[in-house]
Amino acid sequence: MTNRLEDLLSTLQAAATLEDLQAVLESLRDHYKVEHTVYHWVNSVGERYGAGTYSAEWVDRYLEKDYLRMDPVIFGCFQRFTPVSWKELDWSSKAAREMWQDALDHGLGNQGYTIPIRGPNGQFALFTLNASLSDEDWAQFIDDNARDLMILGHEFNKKALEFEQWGEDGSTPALSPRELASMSCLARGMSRAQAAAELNISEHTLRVYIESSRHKLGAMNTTHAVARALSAGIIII
Amino acid sequence: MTNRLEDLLSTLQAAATLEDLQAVLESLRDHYKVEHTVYHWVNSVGERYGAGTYSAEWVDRYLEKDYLRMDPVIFGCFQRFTPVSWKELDWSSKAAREMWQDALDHGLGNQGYTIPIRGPNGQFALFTLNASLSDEDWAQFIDDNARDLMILGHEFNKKALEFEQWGEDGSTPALSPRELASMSCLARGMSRAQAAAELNISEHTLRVYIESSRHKLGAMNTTHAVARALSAGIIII
DNA sequence: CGCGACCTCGCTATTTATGGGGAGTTTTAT
DNA sequence: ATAAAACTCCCCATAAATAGCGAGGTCGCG
Repeated sequence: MTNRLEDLLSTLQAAATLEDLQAVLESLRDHYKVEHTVYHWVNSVGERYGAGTYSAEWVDRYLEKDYLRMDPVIFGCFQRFTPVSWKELDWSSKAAREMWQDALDHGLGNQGYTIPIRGPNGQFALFTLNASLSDEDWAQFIDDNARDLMILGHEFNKKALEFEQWGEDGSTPALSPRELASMSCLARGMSRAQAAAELNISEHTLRVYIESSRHKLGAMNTTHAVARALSAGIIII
Repeated sequence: MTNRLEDLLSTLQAAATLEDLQAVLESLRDHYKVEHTVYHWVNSVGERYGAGTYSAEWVDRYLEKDYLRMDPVIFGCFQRFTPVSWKELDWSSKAAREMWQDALDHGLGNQGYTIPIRGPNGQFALFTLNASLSDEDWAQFIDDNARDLMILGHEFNKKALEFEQWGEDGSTPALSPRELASMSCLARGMSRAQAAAELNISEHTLRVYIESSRHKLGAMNTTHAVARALSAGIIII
């Protein structure tokens, strides 16, 4: 077993292009004898990268129907820490059930297992296996392979991140200490007056810091600046 | 090797109290023959829980000196996805170097390896090994054990979350879809007028969502609400 | 020594956000 | 079926943030 994992990981390490990653997913599918293997990287703005063995029709339909906004897999994984078998998710909403039926009609198997992978800057990716198996067989399969899959998912994500700068330019502008302190106060809910008092400076001086932070961060307003500072990890609430 | 990992994981699975977790960390330290093993956990509000084999003196000093706010390990891991060996971090600032010397004086080894672990609701934990080894030996050690450590770190975090004695209030209030969309627009820098246009609603309706979001999130103002939503991981920029 | 970056303070005017009222329909859940 | 929650709209007055003009001191770097 471990040998196979090592083989898969070496193939992954050797990947040099996005096409190689696609090929890795296909060999994973064949190795685990499942219907589909998928990796996709999600963010709310709509930028995304996906690779996997889903049919082009299903992918198109998924995007067309905007299933991203209702998919219990996305929603569920976003709110949990551990990998999840699809049947554990909440399919109670009507929209979700319709989507599920639609998926089955497009060649997806009845079982799924998705590993949420989180990184800095709100990076969030999903690594998914989809198969047609009985509940028992699927549970056994997961039990046997959960750890390997976690390693694979994380290594895959690491590799995917190497290729492109998903986190935009990657060069987070450096804020001065006072600017960081100002952003931090605002992020913790202080008004300008309170933050100025906290930092023992005049409110006007604080304003100068906020302004300069905004410009450095390329933000439209204070809220935006604080949001960017948080996302960039340069301040922590 | 794998057998040892399985042993460690069974011990971890059997843990029933926080004291057991502490004991697991100690046996991990002994097993890997390192100076220290540490797990610490940060939640969206900034409360922290830590367990590990550091001396009480060092923990006290760390808290007293507020090293949390400057520790390159914390900061570095917060901004990266992959585990990191301490020497790769940025120790250029004077405060960081002083802290490093202080740490050595308090019995820490010269090498460290920290795995950042992220979960829902902005959950963020660090799993750390600290040792006294040459750079080469340490690199070899990491090379040999990186995957096992990742599994261990994630399993440890999973176990720690099960207890949830310190994270009970971590239940982030659920925002409605429109509230989330409003927060998301604001986080991306839109003014209220722009966000209202984006969502095809009146500016007043948008205000209602912002207000209700603020109340649900316990925020003092819009910026605070957006910051909390981001930290909680319920929106992404 | 000058240059730039950082830190500090003040003024005025305009735009925007906030806080308090209310009121109706639709969707979801019990 | 009925209640709860979510979604949508409107007015008014005040508080706060933004944009523009300034000025002067400290510190490190080449």
